[in-house]
Amino acid sequence: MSVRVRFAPSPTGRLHIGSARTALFNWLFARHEKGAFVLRIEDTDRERSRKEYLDTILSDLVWLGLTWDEGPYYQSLRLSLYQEFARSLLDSGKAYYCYCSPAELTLKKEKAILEKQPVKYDGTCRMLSLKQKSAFESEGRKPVLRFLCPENVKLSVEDAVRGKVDFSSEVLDDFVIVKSDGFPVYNFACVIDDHDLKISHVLRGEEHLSNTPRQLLLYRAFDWIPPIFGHLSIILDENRKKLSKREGSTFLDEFREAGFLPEALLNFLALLGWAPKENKEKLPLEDMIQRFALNGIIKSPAIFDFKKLEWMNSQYIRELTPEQFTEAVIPFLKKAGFLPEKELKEEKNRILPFISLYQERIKKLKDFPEQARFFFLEEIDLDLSVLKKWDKPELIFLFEELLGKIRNSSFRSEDLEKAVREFADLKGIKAGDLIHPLRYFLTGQENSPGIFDVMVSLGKEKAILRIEKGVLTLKRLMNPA
RNA sequence: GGCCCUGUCGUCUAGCGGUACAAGGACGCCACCCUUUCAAGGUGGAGGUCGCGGGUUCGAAUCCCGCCAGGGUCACCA
Repeated sequence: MSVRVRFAPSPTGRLHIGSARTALFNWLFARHEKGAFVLRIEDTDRERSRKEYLDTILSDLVWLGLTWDEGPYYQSLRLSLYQEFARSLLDSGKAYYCYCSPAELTLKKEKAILEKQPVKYDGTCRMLSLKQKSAFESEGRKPVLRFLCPENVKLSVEDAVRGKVDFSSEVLDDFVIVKSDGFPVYNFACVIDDHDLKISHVLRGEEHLSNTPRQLLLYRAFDWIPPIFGHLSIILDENRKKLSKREGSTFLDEFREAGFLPEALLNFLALLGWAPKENKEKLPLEDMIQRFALNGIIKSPAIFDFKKLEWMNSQYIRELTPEQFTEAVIPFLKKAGFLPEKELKEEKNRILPFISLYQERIKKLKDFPEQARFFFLEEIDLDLSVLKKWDKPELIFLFEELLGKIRNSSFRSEDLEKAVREFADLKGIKAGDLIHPLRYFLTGQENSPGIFDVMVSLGKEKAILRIEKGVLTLKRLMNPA
């Protein structure tokens, strides 16, 4: 039997990082088994489904590289399929119309909670007479279709990640399968589609584990063989709670905007809840596909470790070629306003050497414009409280003399370094005593890549101008005229 | 509350009854080295009574039972 898995997001929100992991696992499994990865859009909630969410989910999947072999199938376009099967359940007496209004239902539910009774539908509409029905109809009530839950049934799943899980039908009630607007409810559409699309394995989040018995009941009612289920543990935040919006980074687009590389994100996500036999950390996509196995999936929930993700990202960043790294960084520069929307080829070549200085220094692409602003800004501000460290008169003279040497230098990194070091030797001071203020004059920051490389990248004219300005500012600081 | 899932260093995990597991790796943390700063890199270190309590066994992180803790779920949402 060939492996067919599906990822079935609902377009009621952006792609959650946990959903992305679910998609990854399905995708990896499909690739490993040379099966099919199908995409299905569960858009049966007419109130909350939005086109814009659909668009972001699709583009996020493409960005990640988790492309699908089949679909997307839209549930909203397959209504007749669900109606057909709803009809058959109705005809065989396994489902019935229910006219209870939402208001009546919530009333009953609240009462049940007050009386500490289990909250279950009480079956009011199970045996409605034709007369009662038409009375409700003439009231204008639109019925839902409920599944008639059999009593005392033992249900169990052989879960691919958890092993055998038992349920009893006692906890179940006559659940709704078709809403009053004629749209199917999740549990119903899901079963029909998984069967219709010949899905062999359903890998989904653990929050669906408690839906499984209901779905099992449906499979039984249709006399279908259920797929193999595998429930992936939840991803938790630092507080051991389901990763929530409040924590900041929970949606995929946020990671993209922060400058995480898709390969790094995928690698990190794969390790959150799955471990290859050899316990390796860094696994490029191909290795993951090769090693992926259902029995390596971890049952316990995992806490999202942002620091480790950053580390992983830095590992992938340094594997890029300088050209790739530059290309990757450019959108972030544009966004920061440091580069025009239409950058020129020459411009790219000009900044490439400078950008390369940061390849092993940043964790996220977004770090670059933040750390390297001084390069793109025409003017930089110098903070007096920092300059104070160097308010020694002799330093001014030294710098004025050094400036002369720099002006006459070939302006190559090694030559500049040699000039500064020799000058320091000559004057009997430590090279660092010159380098630190120099760095601050040039960048307005107290740390940066190697300062001689920075000077070269800045260009002779600009570099000298900044040093002159720095010395001047320092001078004014000492003699406020 | 009912039902269900889970429980190895701060975090992700290896481990599946016994060959150095008096628990290994990775991230993070600390120290030192390197060094022009910060990173990176190198070296070393701290950190776990394997949730707790009972069994089973010559032997248990590994098997069984109970407890506890955390999480998920109880919609005309998915």
